Amino acid sequence: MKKTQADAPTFPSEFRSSCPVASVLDILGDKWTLVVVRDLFLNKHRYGDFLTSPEAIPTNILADRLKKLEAAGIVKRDLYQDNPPRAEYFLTTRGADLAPVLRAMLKWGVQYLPGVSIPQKFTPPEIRD
Amino acid sequence: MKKTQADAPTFPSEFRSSCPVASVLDILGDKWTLVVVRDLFLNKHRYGDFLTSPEAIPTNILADRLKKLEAAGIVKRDLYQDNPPRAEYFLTTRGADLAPVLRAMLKWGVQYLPGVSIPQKFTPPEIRD
DNA sequence: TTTGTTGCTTGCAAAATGCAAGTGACGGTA
DNA sequence: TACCGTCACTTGCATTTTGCAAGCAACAAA
Repeated sequence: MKKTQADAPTFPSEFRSSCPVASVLDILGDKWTLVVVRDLFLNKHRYGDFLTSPEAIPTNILADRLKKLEAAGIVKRDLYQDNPPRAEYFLTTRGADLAPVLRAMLKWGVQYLPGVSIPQKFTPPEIRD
Repeated sequence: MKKTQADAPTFPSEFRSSCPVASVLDILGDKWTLVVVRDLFLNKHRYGDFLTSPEAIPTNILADRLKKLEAAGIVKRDLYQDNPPRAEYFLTTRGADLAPVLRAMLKWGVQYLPGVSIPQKFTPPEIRD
């Protein structure tokens, strides 16, 4: 399906620089965004799913981050019910390609941080583009 | 050299969970910390070096982030002059092992973000433990 | 004595975070 | 018909963080 203008990702109005690392951080650089992406890799799709994660994300933060991830084209929002409208979220291909970032963080964290436990494995996520 | 208690890294008083990804983000999850780490990979060591980066990090943020990176054992602060005391910063082994995280972000950013340019290559950083 | 350098610190306004409660639109039950 | 439960959010507000701009300290150089 041809992407419409509406489907094109939107980014912060201004990246700090043209450096890819800095630009990635302009989108993903806070404490919660990649936790939400992690949960999508764990096949969590609905609010109730995200809220079961041990970090106890506040609902206003979850809403805000999902909205931004959708705007960045990393996440796809689909309705599974029309009345009342109820949404579920999926990684897009671009979102799924964040796997190496999460894997690198996971590996570093396991090696260097006290008290972490070996996490459950990511199964291939369901992708919707 | 045997690490003293003073050299042991200190972490946030409380991680949100035992998940390594979440815990890494408790330390590194903001817009500036990994930019500072990136600059260390680019062999920038002193304030004047960091301040030449295109993102124009505010000096209070730079000071704050270097302090936290040192506390986490990712960065080593050395004095290159005693009077007045003047510091330079180096990656430790644990800091150098963040390379895969940066590389994964870089690759994703180059592929998916508009307007990024191919960055200068990381040379092997000087490590001080 | 004055100026320049470097690594920070400080004051303050704006923005973000996060707690807790609330909202809306349904379906289910009494 | 009235009430309750569910779920995906929104809202109000206090606290924390961010970031601008100026300032400080301890030297060396002119």
